Amino acid sequence: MSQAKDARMELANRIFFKLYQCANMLHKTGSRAVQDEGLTTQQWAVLGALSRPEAAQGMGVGELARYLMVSRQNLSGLITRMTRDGHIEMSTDGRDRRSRLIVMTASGRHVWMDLAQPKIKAYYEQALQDFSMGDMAHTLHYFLKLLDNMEKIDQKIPESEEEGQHGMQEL
Amino acid sequence: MSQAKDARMELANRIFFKLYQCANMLHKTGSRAVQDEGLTTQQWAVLGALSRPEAAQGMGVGELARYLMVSRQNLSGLITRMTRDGHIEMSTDGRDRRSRLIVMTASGRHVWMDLAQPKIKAYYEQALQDFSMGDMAHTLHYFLKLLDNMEKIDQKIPESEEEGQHGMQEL
DNA sequence: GCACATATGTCAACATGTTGTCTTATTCTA
DNA sequence: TAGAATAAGACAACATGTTGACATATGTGC
Repeated sequence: MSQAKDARMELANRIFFKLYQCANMLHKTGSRAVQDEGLTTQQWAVLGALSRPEAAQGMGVGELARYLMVSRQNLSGLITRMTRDGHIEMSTDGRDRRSRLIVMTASGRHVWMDLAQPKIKAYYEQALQDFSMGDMAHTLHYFLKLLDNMEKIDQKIPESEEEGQHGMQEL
Repeated sequence: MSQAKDARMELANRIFFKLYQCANMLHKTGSRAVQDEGLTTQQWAVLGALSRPEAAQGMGVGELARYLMVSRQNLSGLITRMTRDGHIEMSTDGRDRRSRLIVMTASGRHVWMDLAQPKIKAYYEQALQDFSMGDMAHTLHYFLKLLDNMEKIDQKIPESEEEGQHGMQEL
């Protein structure tokens, strides 16, 4: 039993080390792939989120931060730089005037659709070379499962304070 | 055919977005798991690398940077902080006096083995909940494959300049 | 209307990550 | 032995990520 657990931990260790390396490589190679467009991997994630049909009306700051799984303060800097570069704009939500909606500008949409998209497509093709559709489906499945577990870990932490965690039923 | 490609791109998009989210969550929840020991996810990776039998004699700075897949300059900051905290030490390599070997201190080994290891084990158990050994083997396999492709992308970039890329045969 | 929750902004401190440039040793090689 | 390659250190500029704390406006419920 101890041996079985050891083997499990050994595998777990290798998985998480590879995840760490993948994260670094995604950051590095992803940003390089779109650097001619003045983008980074993170900004690409933002534009990807905003270009979804569901986000046609824009997304709130907190909403986008939760979607990307980054902190509001971190997203704030991203927004500043992307606004400076003319990719996005802030508009006020008519329904809830506390909320400010982040929307893509025409320029941002152009950069995203016409310039970045071909680069990203080429990047995906290289990064997923030799992956069959089945491989990709399995990979996605394991990522989803892993992410789900990590989200549970994330929410389990605040056992004492819970000032911002009332939205658990959103899941 | 165009539809097949679209489906492939759609899957690729979801995979990479999940990878991005996983990277953020690993950073956040991993660092939280070992924060009482004064460690972060990255420092945990460093100690993990140095605790391997292969690294019993220590690791060179460039060697460790390649192993972790981070830049030498980034690792430099990590080394400074971990030396400050007493986890690691620099020593000179007798064989190659250009190289400086990074080794764990007794204190670092204690923190790693006795304090951090139980936390990490618990973290792995939660993060890989409901993963069978087969699931884990598959997950690792896809990470390895993805990482391999991203390494190829990384090495393909310098088509004009090649001042530091002569080590391709190391693969 | 008052209290509370929500949505955002802002500032700070810190750790990680990138690239680029310049310097200093040391080793290897033609 | 001269010159090229290698290993590190040091700086700078920049983008990302975290947490904590505090301010402000708006919505909601009793």
